[in-house]
Amino acid sequence: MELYFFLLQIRRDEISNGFDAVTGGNVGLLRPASVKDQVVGNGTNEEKLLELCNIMEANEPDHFQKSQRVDRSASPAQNRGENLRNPFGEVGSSFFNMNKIPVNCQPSVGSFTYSKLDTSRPHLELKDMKEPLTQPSLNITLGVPLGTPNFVVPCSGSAAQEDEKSILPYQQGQRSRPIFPKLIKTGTTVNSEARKGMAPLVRIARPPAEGRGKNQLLPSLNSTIVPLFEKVLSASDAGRIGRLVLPKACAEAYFPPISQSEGLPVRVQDVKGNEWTFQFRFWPNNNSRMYVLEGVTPCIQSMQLRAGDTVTFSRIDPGGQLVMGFRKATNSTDVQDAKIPTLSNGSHPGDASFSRVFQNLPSRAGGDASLHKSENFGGRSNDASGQQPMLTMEKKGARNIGSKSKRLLMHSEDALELRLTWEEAQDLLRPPPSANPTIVTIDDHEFEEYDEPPVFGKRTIFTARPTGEQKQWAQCDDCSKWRRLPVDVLLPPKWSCSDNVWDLSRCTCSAPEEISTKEQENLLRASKDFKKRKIGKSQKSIQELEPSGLDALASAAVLGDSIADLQESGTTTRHPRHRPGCTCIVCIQPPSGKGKHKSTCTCNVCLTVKRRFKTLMLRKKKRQSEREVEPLLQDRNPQLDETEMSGTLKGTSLQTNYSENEGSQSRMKDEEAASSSGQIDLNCHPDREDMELEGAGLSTISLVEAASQPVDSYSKQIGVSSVTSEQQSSQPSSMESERRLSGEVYHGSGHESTSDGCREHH
DNA sequence: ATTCTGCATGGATTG
DNA sequence: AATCCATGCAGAATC
Repeated sequence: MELYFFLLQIRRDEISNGFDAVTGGNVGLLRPASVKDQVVGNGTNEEKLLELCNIMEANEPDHFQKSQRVDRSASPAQNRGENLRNPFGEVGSSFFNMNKIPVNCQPSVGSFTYSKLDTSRPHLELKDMKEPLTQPSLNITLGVPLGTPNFVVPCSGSAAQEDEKSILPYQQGQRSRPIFPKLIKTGTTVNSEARKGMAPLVRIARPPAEGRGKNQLLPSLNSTIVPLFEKVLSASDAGRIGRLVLPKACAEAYFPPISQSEGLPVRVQDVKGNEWTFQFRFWPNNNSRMYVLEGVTPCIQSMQLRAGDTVTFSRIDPGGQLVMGFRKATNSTDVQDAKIPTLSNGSHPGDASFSRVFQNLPSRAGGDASLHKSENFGGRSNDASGQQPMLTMEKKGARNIGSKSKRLLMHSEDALELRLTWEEAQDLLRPPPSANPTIVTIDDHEFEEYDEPPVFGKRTIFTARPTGEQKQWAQCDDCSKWRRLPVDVLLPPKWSCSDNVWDLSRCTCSAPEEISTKEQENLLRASKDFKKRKIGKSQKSIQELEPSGLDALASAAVLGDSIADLQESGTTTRHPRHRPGCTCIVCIQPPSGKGKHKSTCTCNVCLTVKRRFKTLMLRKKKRQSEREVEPLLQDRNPQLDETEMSGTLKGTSLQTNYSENEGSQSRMKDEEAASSSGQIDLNCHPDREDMELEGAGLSTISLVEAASQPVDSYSKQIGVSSVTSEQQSSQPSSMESERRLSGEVYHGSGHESTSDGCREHH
C-alpha cells in the first residue's frame, strides 16, 4: 500500500485552504511556519509557482496515479539486492519509480512529506534508440545540474535541528546524497523506518536560480526535474577507467533492475545534446552488488568533471527521462568543510576544496530554462591533469576525494534552494480532498497518513481585513479576474469564473471584478515588493536581514507611512495562517492598524508595545547624545542615523546565531517583509510578553506619532515613572526577548508556536 | 606495454 | 557485525 504522509503540524486546513499558497498580499507572512521555517531566505517566487502550476496542470491527470505494474521477472538467483529493488521491480518499464519509495522525512515540525512524485509513466525511452540494443536502454541527460520545483524535500526543520543526530548524517553526508535509498529496503515499512529516526536522507537538488544558465535542454515546456540523487565523483569515478560507482541503494531504486551482471545500456545526453551510452551493471561483491556505470569517461571529460565534482541524477517529468547533472568543486574552502571531521589521513577536508560552482538545470524547459552557466566552467585552471588531479595527490589523499563524508557534503545553498523549491511545491500540495488520514505518531511527531496522494491546487491569495475577516482570492485562468472565494475551498489547478459556484453573480468572465484595480495593485505590489526584497536579501547576511520584532517596530516608526497602504491592500499583521475562529492571543487581539488601539489604551499588549517602543526611543536618544559627544562618530555613514533607532536592537539580533536556523531565516523573511512594510509581525507566541509586542494591535501610526514626541513626554503618557530604570530594565528584557524570539523560531519558530497555539483552536 | 575487465580488499559508516 | 563503496589488483584483451 502506498502511503502519503503529512506532518500533522501542517494543519489540514492550512494546506487545503491554500494559505501556504498565498503569494499576494504578503508572501512571507502568509507562509505556514511549518514550511517557512525551513526556508532560507527567499520567499515564494511567483513565477516558479506559476511554473509549478503549469507543471502540475500538465501532469495532474495522472501525476499520482499508480503506475502500471509490469513485472519483470527477476532471476531467482538474484541476491537480496534484487529484492531491494522494489520500485523497478514493480514498475517494470518505468525507469524511475518514486512510487514505492517511502516517505522519508525528518520528524521536523511542520515538515510536509510526500514521496510519491510520479509513477505513472513509463520512463524507459526506446523510441529514440539509434542503434539496436539487445536490451532497453535509458535516456539520461548529462551535464544538467538539477533543479526542480517538483521536488519533495524532507525538510530539516527546527525539530531536526534540535536533534543533532538526525541531522548530522545529512550534513556530514552519509554515503551519498541518495534519495531515500535506505528506505527502499523497507519500502513497505515506512512507519517502522520512520520510527527509527527518520534518517535524514534528503534529496538534494537545486531549483533554477535566476541568471543561471541559459541553455535549454529540456524538451518540453512542461517538463520538470525530479532530483533523485547525486554523488561526488571519486578519483576512481573520474578516472580514466571510466567506471562510475553508483550508490547501491540509489542504483536499485532509480535504475532498472538488472539480473545479469552485464546490466543495461543507458543512454545519456550531455549539455551539448550529445548522447552517451553508459552501461549500467553490477559486480558481485561480498554477497552483495556493486553498481557501476561504465563508459563514463568521455562524458566526464566532456564536462570537464573531475574528482570532487558532483554528479546529480534527476528525472525529467513527464516522461521519466533521467537527468544527470553536475556541479563542480572549486578550490575555495567550502563552508561545510568545517563540519567535516578530519579525515583519517589527517588532511583536512578543506584541502580537497569543495566550494562548489553550480550549474543549473532549468526547473522546466522554457521560461527560465537555464542550463550550465557554470561560474567556472572553463574558468577552472584546466590543467592537463585536470582529469584526475587527485591522482597526483598522495594516494591516501586521493581516497578522500570521494570519501563518504565528502559525498554527503550538503551545501547550504543547496539546502536553501531546495527548501525554496520544496516550499514552493508545497504551496500547491494539499491533502487529498476525500482524505481521512490516519494519525501516526512517529518519534513524538504526528503524521497524517493518507492512502491517497496529495493533490495540486490552484494558487490563491488570502487576505485579511482589519476586522479579521479573511478572504480567499483566485484568479480566473481565462479572464484573469480575481474572484473571491470562501476561505476553505480548495481549487483545482485549473479554475475559471465558470467554476465560481460561490458567487453566482461572478460566475462568468464577463462579470466585473469585485476587487478594485487599486486593491489588485496593492496585492500584487506587496507580492512584488517581497520578491524584490528576496532578491536583495540574497546578498545580505542573515543577521543583517533579521529584523527583530523591535526592528519591525522601529521600522514601523520610520516607515509608518506605508503601513496603511499595505494594510488596506489586504495584508495584515494578524498572522495569516490563523483561521477564523482562532482564539489565540494573536487572533483575539484587534488587528494592528490605524485606529485599532487608542493611544490611551492600557491593554497588556499596548502597554508592552509602549514600553518597548519607549526603550527604542531611549536608545535612539542615547545614541544621538553619544554622537554629539563623540566627533569621531561623525564619520559614520549618515544613513546610519536612519537606522540607528533600530540599530541597537538589530545588533542584538545580529548576535543571534542563525547559522543553522533555517526556520529563523524563514521567519526573518517574514519579519523583513513586515518591517520593511512597517508592519509588526503578530505571529508570536501568545505567552511571550515580547511576542505580544509583535502581536500588538497598537497602531503603528500612533507609534510614529509617538516617535515624534519627546521621550519624556511619551514616558509620561504611558505612565512610566523612571525612564532610566525602565531603560535599564527593559533593555535587557528586550534583548532577552529577542533572543527568546529567536529561540522560538529556532526550536519551532514563533510561527510554530503560534501554529501550535492555534492548532487546538482549529 | 597498455588498457580493459572482473573481482577482492579494506576503510568508513551504519545498525 | 554488517554493509557500503573507493580502490587495488590480477588476468585477459588489445595495441
